[in-house]
Amino acid sequence: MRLVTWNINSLRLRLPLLEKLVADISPDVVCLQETKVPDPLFPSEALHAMGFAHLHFQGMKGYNGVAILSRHPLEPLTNLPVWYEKEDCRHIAARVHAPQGSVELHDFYVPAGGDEPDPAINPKFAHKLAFVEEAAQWFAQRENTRTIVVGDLNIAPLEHDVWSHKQLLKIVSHTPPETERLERWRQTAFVDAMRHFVPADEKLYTWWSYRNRDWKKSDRGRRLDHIWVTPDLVPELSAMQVLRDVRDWASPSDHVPVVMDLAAS
DNA sequence: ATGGTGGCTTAGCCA
Repeated sequence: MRLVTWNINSLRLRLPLLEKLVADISPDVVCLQETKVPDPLFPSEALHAMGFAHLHFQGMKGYNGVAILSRHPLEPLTNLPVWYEKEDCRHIAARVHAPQGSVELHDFYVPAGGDEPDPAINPKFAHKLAFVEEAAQWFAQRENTRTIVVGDLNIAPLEHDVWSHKQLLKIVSHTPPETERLERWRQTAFVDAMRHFVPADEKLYTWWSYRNRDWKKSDRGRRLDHIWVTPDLVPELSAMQVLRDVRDWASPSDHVPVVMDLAAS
């Protein structure tokens, strides 16, 4: 099974890019974040035409929004928590019935958290910290088997997940309160599947700001997008790619797709 | 220290 996670930053605007991605690497399942499309306007027909017979999505006007596109049948998970008492389309999940066995797939868009890393004066940062804590508590109190968590988690946890550890320690996405909470969430049940393939002392990014004339030259990236799997799936991990080239496509998202291949062990 | 760019709800948020 070939799985992709991608913060597409407007699904409707970047449908042609998704089409090219699908033509290039033919994924079986695609998890999107920041679709920015209300459900009645979701482009189901165009996605069916790309080969995704099974769609699960939750969007709203203007912001946020998550979607799972699949060639294999999806069984949506209902009764998911309402994080931080906000119905703001940041999490969906489904059981994916792949031929080599089913997996439970969670697609997250964690709040970015604003600029000021102080929960006392920045409600967005308070929201972000609480969201991650609630997610950790929820996964801690349930059975997690053959489960995958993906998405834009908006936190770069490791030193080499950012271009400069020292310079970003006080920058939202890499502050200790965030990275510690994210690690606690992951450790409830998961292995960092991207770092399964790339050693922790090698730089690895999935996002480069729009506010940089030449993203490639400055290469001031961060690893904000993640794929976690439960240990029972580790033997099935067969390959991982961060599709850096997509950052140079016409009208790109500021995030690039991450691809994970899982094979029956 | 500041401002840099992009998308949506076309003005001001949000990232």
